[in-house]
Amino acid sequence: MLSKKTKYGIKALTYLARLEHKLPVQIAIISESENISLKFLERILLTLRKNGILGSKKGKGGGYYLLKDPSEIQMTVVMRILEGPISMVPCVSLNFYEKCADCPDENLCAVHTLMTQLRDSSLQIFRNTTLADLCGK
Amino acid sequence: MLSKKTKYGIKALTYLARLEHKLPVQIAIISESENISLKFLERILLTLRKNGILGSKKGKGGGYYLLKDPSEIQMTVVMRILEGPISMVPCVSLNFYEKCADCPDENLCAVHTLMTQLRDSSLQIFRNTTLADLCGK
DNA sequence: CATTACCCCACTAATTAAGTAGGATACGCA
DNA sequence: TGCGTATCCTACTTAATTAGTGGGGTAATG
Repeated sequence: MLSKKTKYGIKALTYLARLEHKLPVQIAIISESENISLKFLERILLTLRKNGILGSKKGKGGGYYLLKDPSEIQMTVVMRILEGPISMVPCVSLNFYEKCADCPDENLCAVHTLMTQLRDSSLQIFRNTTLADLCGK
Repeated sequence: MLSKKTKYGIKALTYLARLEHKLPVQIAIISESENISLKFLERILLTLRKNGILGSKKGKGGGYYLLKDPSEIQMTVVMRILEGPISMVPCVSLNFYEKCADCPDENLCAVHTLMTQLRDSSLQIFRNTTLADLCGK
């Protein structure tokens, strides 16, 4: 299952990407428009900022804004920040690899084989999709 | 993340598929060979039996066995039984569809768009992969 | 009829998800 | 300089799920 965190994060990003301007938008505005709990969204946007996707401005006229053009924001990056590894098992993960304790030989492991295929196709989709693609722009 | 339940289930199925014979195999044998907790595996094999993948026999010489040829067991079926919906969000699921409470229009939803693509590619992999493919036979 | 091996329910511990609460910090403007 | 605005950040809570464990029941075999 996709976590609400990721779901809300993607929705917030597309909200920003659909705007004509690049001015900061308050959390409260996004929260209302997209029906997301304000405090929860606050945390999500914070992690997106800490990971270089969003910029922020404090005080009056402040808020969050995209740091790059939507067409330059790959979904692989967003997914890894919000949801974690693309792979469904650590022994197949490119960025978070970990050997299975119970598995003597990965090459003979059916789960490994299947999950490698799945990871590859997921990666291909996430790599070929940018925020711009999801906005219908 | 893939649940251990699914992981163990697939490993147990491939164990059975790799055998030459079709005689019943005791849970304890599979449990030891594949390093899976016996009681946990018991429950997993039970659900696979209830869903028509495995047959079982009680008493001496009893155990579990595949009901079909490995080449006729699609991974879509196995995954849905053990892991649940293929889709990562209910609003994209074919078999377990549910509308999002917060989303006014699915066609404009970025999450919906992205997750539909992901579901399609996952489905394609699971449909084109049978137990036989995972055994290296 | 005793042994074997699956059947099945109930319980538990650990982890994660999804928020909530409340204050600290920084910015802009008068 | 001081007030209001809006992000920053830590800690807490609640519910659900995962990964088991325990223990007795049932059916088949010899």
